[in-house]
Amino acid sequence: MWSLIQAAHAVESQLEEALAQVELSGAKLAALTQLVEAGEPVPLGELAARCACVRSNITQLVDRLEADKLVRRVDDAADRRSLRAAITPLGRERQAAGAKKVDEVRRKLGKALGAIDHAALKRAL
Amino acid sequence: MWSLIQAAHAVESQLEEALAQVELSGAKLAALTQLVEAGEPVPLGELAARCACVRSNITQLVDRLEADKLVRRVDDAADRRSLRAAITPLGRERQAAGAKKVDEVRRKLGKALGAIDHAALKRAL
DNA sequence: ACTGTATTATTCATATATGAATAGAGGTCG
DNA sequence: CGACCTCTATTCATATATGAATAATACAGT
Repeated sequence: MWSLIQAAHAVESQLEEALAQVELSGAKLAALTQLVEAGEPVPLGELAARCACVRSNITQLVDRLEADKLVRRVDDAADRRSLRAAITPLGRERQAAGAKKVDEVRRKLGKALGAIDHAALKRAL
Repeated sequence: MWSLIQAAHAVESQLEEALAQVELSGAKLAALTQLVEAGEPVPLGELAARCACVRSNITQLVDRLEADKLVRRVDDAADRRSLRAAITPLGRERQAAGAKKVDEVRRKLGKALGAIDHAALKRAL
């Protein structure tokens, strides 16, 4: 159990370190990636669902992404309660750079990770 | 890579949930366990090293543990710069209760976890 | 149309974590 | 002894996360 947790933390550290080189964090990249995949501005509540976290977390994360000029809040035409997160061109570039860094980490750890039984991990959920 | 991280987070969630039943968190139990294992009051800097985190984190964690009456800060006779964290009787009880909860989780997940290759995990570090 | 309920995002309090900057005490060396 | 460097813990700013409480809007049923 502890080696599972330690290993995951070690991998996360490597990811964060690599992402820091392009001024991103894991949380920021995850949100940007959801926005790229969605292909259109996403309501904040839905973004929270896709990022598997609570809404108030997304409120703050989008605050920081907006300060970074990677995302803009846009009004929802159909529902005045709702705001959508729209990725900016800079956000798109940053997401691509982040994804590349993640892939580099994946390749670097590829061999060690390959030896782990995926099916066993999924069962552990 | 993602299944490793997800699996670890899932296990951590289960641990936090179980520990919450005895009013503990993972961070608090880890610190208390270090104090029990040390067998004597531990300087905060050393506690940080044993918990693999930075000092300022321990400052805050010990603040919360002290508020919970699980730990006391005591002066170090030999070095006036240094403070030691001393576990209280209540802290000892709580640590035992927490360790028991962790063991229950371990047993519950035992089968699923056993299927994971420990050596592979350690190599991934 | 009005009333009540549900849903939106936000704010606030809290927990955990990091790292930079600071204050106080200890040691060294000339 | 005094200047300098190191080590102690703390504070502060920040990032991430949760959950409770709030305000505004939407919508249901009467």
